[in-house]
Amino acid sequence: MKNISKEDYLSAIYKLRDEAGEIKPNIIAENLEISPAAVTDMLKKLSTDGFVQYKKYKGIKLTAKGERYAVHMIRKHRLWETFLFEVLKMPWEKIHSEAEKLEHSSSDELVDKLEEYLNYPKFDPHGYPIPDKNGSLPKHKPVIALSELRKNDKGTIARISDFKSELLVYAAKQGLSLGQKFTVKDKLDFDGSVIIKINTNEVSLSKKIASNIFIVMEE
Amino acid sequence: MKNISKEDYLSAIYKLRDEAGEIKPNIIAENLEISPAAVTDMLKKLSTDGFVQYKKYKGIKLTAKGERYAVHMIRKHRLWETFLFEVLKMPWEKIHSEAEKLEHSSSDELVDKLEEYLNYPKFDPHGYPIPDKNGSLPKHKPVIALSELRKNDKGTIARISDFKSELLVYAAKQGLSLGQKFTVKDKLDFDGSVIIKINTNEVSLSKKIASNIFIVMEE
DNA sequence: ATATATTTTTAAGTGAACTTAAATATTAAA
DNA sequence: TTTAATATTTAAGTTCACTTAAAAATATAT
Repeated sequence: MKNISKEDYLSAIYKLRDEAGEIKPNIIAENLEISPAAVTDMLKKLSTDGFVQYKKYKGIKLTAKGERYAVHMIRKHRLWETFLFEVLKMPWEKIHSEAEKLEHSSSDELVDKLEEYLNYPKFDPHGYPIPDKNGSLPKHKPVIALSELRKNDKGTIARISDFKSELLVYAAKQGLSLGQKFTVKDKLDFDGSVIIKINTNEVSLSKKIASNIFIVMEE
Repeated sequence: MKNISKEDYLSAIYKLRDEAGEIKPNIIAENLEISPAAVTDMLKKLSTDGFVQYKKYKGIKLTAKGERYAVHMIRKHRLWETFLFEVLKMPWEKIHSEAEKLEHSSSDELVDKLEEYLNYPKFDPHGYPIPDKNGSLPKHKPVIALSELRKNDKGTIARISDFKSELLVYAAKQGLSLGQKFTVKDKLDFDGSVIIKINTNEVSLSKKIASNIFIVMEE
């Protein structure tokens, strides 16, 4: 049996809100790899504790308190990821799962010291913004999924989703990394795949992959 | 309800073996701040899993497997303490409880990288030896409790027990730290307290305190 | 608009690590 | 060595975060 904490639910709801629109128990269950019934259970508890707004069969929303807490956890997660990657030089695809454990086992004081030691980084190794002590995100240009671009669009890789480590391994193997400029050479309508040119290389990316790579458009 | 893992039991048994001689359920219960009944419960599980040798009403021993595991956990603990103190500059008295959480949330790979980053430290900030990857402890001179010394004995402070953070705060306040040389000026028989001279200062330490400070004798 | 499919909730049950209280062993003292 | 004190174990019960299966509500398709 997996044993997921309230903290995980809050982070998951926060993140899903950005990706999906309305949040339903099913999506949370899928995301955390547990049964929908367990989600219903926990939503009741989170609701009585004032972290989420929840009415049976209706959508789910974080309260202000819940949002604060979620951002707090995400801050911990991203600072740990940065530490593991930048300082300990752990491989890109391993830092997410490792940070997922550490985020539940570190005090605020520790994380603040960590942030100081890392010199107040603004983005984690996957390109996600790191909230500061007050929960504010650093300013950054809007990102969109690579899968949304059309032929001849140009942009810079800004973020690669960490939801599956295989994706990160694959992206690295294809020579993709944050900050690289590229041009969309082609987009195949029938399967949604995208062919981009980075430096002199042409790389073909499936729709699934492209929708997990986020970029900043060249204006 | 506290929720202590098997890992905690193994570390506790390992550490208690050094301090107390024979290990009884009661001592473990006290150490982990849980009921003796819970200890009996867990001992059965650890026994069937092959981590401890356990017969009802008899003493408890780690098996080779249990010992390996315990050393492994202690390695993690002490490396994390070193990191928190040396790198993040967290206060001495806070690193123990923080490391106690982190040790359960970090993979072997992470801890090995941490060790490398710290440049293979041999002792943690409290003076405890750090086991290497293979579980071997660094060579070090034998230490004895300060409470065992007699008048005019000389020595060097080598270790200060981390079992209570108050002790660490107190020791620091009295100006005690690892590596300091001292002379026993007096020992009061009726309460076991010890007066030592460090540099030009004379400090009086209760028996309780003195029995938690370990030193290397001057030959 | 009704039937069907999907989603969500409820109900009942599990396993892990506890708890307290009572029963049983062991150890120490008279 | 018998009794008293202490330590340990057993028994029964709790809490937490799950599970599966059935019931209920909502959404979708014809």
